[in-house]
Amino acid sequence: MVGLKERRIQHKEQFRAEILAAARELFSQEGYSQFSMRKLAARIEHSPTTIYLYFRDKDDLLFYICEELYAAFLKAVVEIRQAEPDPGEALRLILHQYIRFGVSHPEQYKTVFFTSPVVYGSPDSFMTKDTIALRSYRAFLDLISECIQCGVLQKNDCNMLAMVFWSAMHGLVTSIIFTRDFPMPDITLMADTLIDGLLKGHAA
Amino acid sequence: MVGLKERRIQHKEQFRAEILAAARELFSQEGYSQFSMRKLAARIEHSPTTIYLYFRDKDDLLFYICEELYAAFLKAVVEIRQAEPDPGEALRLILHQYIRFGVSHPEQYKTVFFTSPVVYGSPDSFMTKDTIALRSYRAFLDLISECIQCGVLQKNDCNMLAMVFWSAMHGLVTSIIFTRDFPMPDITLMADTLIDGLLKGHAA
DNA sequence: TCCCACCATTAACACCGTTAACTGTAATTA
DNA sequence: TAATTACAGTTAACGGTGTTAATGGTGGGA
Repeated sequence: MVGLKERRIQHKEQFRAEILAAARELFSQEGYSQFSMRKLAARIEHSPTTIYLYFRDKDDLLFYICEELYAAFLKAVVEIRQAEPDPGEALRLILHQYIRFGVSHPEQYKTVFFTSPVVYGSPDSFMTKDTIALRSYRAFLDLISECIQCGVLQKNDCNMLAMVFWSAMHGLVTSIIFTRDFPMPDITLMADTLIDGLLKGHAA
Repeated sequence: MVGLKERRIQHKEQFRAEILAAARELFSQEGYSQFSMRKLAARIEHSPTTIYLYFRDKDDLLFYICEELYAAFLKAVVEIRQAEPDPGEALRLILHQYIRFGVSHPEQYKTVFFTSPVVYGSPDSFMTKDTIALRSYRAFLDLISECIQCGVLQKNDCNMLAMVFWSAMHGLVTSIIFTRDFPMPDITLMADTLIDGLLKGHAA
């Protein structure tokens, strides 16, 4: 019987994926604050402890949910960058994409940034562990650096500038997703205003 | 015995204030995620349920902690506005103040914005209920409006512009307080970069 | 003196994340 | 084939959470 062990492993990974899928679903429906291991267990019709055979703990599970999100975002970033040769315009499009992305996945977004310290570990481990989230940030950093070099943005410490740009986007996303069902100004208008203002303010 | 009832009320309010003070202290020490009614009860050496005689629930208690914070911020805003006649410069100073304020009260800041929906109620109730938080926002809105009228900022919907400016500040504060103990770029430098860029980008 | 209002308490409910100990089953080895 | 081992999945439990209902005690007013 060649590959019996492998079939076991395969089955295990499949079940793991099922749990993850159920978690993602439950998560999107109930929101971060209402998500619990016990509810997830009920949904997959297993005891709560079963989940712990496939994920170290709740944070570990959430981590993989978040990585899925980042993978999709990184894909979009790469596509934009390939289609748009002008770095300034690419930056503008990517910033827009970031906001659109955050706003359309509010629960995952909250999880990544607002679960007290833990999902992506300490900041130190974030910068060393190879995650898709980190790769996304690096791609963004490179683009900022490129924009400075080719004269689209004025000379500045590119780490600092990346942080500032990202923070501003992050702020808009955050304020939007935390004030859902509120008569807010039009989202794309705000995104335009923020991004264009920022780019103009930092133009070379 | 004139004022016996009043003395009772006074005593009650004093105890309430003591609970609030203990809560504030516990809160700053343990952080939002570690704060609990039971720990607070232990600290004031009463049973957990006693707190419910003075506060409707946990959110109600946190609400008053947050309001304290906003009161201090609003005071600073008013002072800046009175000392600085130029609205553009006043705006710049107030934006800086906002960041400084948020960064130096991270746990309260988190509470205000990131406790799932509740501390300040639904967005709708936020806009109707007279809170210090709302008054602060109104003061900020007025200043933006003034800046547009006197030509410091380019013409735009002032509600929208206020939201964008605030979101950007909010984002920087948030990214800083959620990445504590991280080798971040200098905070005031980032604040300068963000604020100056934004003001320049939206200058008339 | 009796009663009532009120403060504070204990006990309990319904959750939560997580660990330890146990059960049954299927594969491997003697 | 029989014994053993590996392992998935379970139940029970621990220690924690916010909150409510019922209860005890105490002091002021009638």
